[in-house]
Amino acid sequence: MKRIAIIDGYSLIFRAFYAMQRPMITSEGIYTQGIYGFLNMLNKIQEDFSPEYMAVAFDLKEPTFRHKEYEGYKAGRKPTPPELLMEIPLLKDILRAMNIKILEVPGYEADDIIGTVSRIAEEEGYEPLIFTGDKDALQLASDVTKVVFTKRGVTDFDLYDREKMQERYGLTPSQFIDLKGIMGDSSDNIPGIPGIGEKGGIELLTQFGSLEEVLERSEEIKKPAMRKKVEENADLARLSKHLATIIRDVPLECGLEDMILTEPDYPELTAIYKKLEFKSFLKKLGSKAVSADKPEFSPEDLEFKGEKVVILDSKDLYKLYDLKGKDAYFRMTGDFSHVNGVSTEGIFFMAENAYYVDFRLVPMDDFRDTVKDIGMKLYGHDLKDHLYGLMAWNIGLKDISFDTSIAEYCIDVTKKDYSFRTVCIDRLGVDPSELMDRSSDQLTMFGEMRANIDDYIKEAMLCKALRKQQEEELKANGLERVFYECELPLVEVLAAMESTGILCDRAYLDEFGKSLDTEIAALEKDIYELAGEEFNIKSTQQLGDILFEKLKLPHGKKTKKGYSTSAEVLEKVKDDHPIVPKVLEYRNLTKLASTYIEGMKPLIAEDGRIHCHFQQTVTQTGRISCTEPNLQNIPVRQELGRKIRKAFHAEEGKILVGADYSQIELRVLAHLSGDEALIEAFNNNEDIHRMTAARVLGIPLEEVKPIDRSRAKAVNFGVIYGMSSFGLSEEINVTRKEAEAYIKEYFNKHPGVKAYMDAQIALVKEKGCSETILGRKRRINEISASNFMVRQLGERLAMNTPIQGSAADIIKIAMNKVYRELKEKHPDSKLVLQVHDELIIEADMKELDDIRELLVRNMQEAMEMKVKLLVDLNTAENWYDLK
DNA sequence: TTAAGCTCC
DNA sequence: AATCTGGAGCTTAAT
Repeated sequence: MKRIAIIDGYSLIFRAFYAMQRPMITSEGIYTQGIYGFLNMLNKIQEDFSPEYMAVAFDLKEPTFRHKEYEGYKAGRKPTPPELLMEIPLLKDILRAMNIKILEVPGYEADDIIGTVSRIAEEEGYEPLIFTGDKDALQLASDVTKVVFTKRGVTDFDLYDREKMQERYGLTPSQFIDLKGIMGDSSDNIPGIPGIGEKGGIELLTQFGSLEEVLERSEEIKKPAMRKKVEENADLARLSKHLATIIRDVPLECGLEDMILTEPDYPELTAIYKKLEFKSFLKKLGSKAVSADKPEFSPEDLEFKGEKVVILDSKDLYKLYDLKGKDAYFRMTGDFSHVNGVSTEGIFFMAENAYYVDFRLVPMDDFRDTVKDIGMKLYGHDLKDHLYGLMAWNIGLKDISFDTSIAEYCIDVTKKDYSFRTVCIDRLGVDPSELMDRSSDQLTMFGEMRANIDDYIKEAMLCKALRKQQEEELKANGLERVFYECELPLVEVLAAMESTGILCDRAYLDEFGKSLDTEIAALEKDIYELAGEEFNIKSTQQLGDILFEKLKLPHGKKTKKGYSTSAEVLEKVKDDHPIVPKVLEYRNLTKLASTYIEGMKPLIAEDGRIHCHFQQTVTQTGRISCTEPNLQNIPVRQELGRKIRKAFHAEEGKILVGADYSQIELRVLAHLSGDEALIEAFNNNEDIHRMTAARVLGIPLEEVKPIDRSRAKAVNFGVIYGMSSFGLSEEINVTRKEAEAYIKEYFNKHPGVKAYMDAQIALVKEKGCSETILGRKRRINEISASNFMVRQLGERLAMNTPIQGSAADIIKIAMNKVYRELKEKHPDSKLVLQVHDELIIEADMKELDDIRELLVRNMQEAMEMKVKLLVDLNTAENWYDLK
């Protein structure tokens, strides 16, 4: 039997829209979450039911006949959010591109169209499948027609036919109409008989069979109250049934044969997916997307006219001299593990000609000697990894002219993926993996290279095309400074920091871990005893049950699945039961043991050092992030956790020098806002929190009590983050009113800050972007959201991003300067860590004084500002003592 | 894979 | 009327 899927378009996109947890917005500000969810459902429908025919029905905006008959109809429906409304025309474009029939008939509901199509389909011997989220459609079910509801999420279905309905409701599909006539439907504003609901309705229909019979023989109704309701509302019931009845003879202008599924219009579909930034769907289209696309880049562009040079012998290395003075694409091949050591296979360069040096045949020393005097510039994608590979062999090729992953990040920091593949798909409409051969990179048994140099050549040409586009965009968007002065030079710095790594004492961690394990075991025993049973303390659900059900402790807020057991909540009930402090301590210790001890140990490389990864294309603000392991969140606040830092130390003959910016974000705020009070406070070397307290409270500095200072500190942080009076009151334990007054007074005393914040919000509203001191940009679409909460988030981002981002700019500039001065004058001292406002150098003991001086100087002079940048400096053998 | 929890600036 | 501090990464449990 031919299957026909009939879809209620509006109903499904509505469901999809709300099923999505977070809003989806393209960089152009188009909302796409409804469409995205709808397409997922569509995929699922095709996978699960493989229909040969398909149609999607929509209501048209004009009033339908029903509105004329009864004007309350549909009035009870929640208004559609404008974001979703905007998505509908786009969805229709996609359906058209997919060659899926769209059904719209003026004056009729989608339901009616669906009812009509399903009737015709049934008559012609098809198997209709109706997809909707609206229970009304149940009346259309029959032995052949199935009604499929979308369940929670977007790709779960619930299938009804006549039999299943009988089972679930004890009603036939047509009785379902009678039921609605009796019970009504508030979402469609069908009144029904007031006072009778689903239960009563089913009861009546079971006895009488239909609404007409109920009304006819109402005297037979046993319950007097119910009889009265029925008799008084007979007309309303008739109208309700009429309203609930789906019309099944809508005049359609097309037949079922127009609904047959055919191949999509790939060029069109690709174009729309691109506009909507639907990566996963584009990926699914695969080569069809590529070939059908009107590409910015055509396969002919991959034609390489230069010479291919494969170097398999040291005596041929001289050929590389051709590269002198050139700007060459560059990449390494091999494995750049930060734990198991680097194994390089080869290196590839391409300018006019292409070169591949195979390190399995050419000794690294020979190569190093050769390239030493070849001055050339290098460009490529994700060059940090490739430089890391070079640095492992001490090869001094580092003059970077362009990096297409970094450029892409500068152009749009909001992307999740900056891989070569993704950037190529986004910019060129080409999936590189489909162009590549990739099979032939092998050495034959005679040592003859059947290099797939051709693949690298293609890669280079794609990269070159990316670069060309990006260069223009960097220029057009005012991003040249942040890219060329800040991010690009930083690539080498980060590669070097990763390559250097930091010594980590495994024996110390082992020892520490052992003592923690003993304590954890004891705590575990105590907790089981206090709970009266054994359970998994690490499971928040089980712990919640024990604390709040079994032990009846007062619970705070709830999470989606049960009680919150966060430290914040537990802290409040710490004194109510001895188990609570034990749990807190248990959490404390297991966190250290698992994340910072067990998690760290396997990441120590053979050289005894940890070579973490500094990620340059992750954060939305321009900060660096750190992974495998994250050395930017090693404990420091609590003494016990801080001891982890003793594991990180300098090697023999060296010493750690650490410097951190004092209050860099507030200083940045002072500079950006030009607020006189703030600037003056910093330039007079005041304690900024004390000063804030004094100003806001209107008291002399010396009268500021510790509590005043700590509150002022919270306010200062709040200002940076855009905190509300509610948040502040929670934080500093005062009433909301007091917090509000405090904030108001803060802005009164700092009019420059107030004006700056307002200006930032206005700027983002106008331009859609916030901007840092160096011109780094972040798109903030949230600011124009219709959802209050999302919009408020947008405003906070507008205020915070320039501050956090400018601070990031400043320390990056400092890193560039420090790195280059060290490289030139003190090659035995190296930058090893960056922790947002802090730099750590492993310094040659003999050069200590110079290092201390240059570190402070470069950090302070990183940026010319309206306030001084102050730096605190420390020196110690290990990280723990660096305080 | 996601949520909850915790660590850092 | 709502809402309620920005930026990260890692581990565990539960789906």
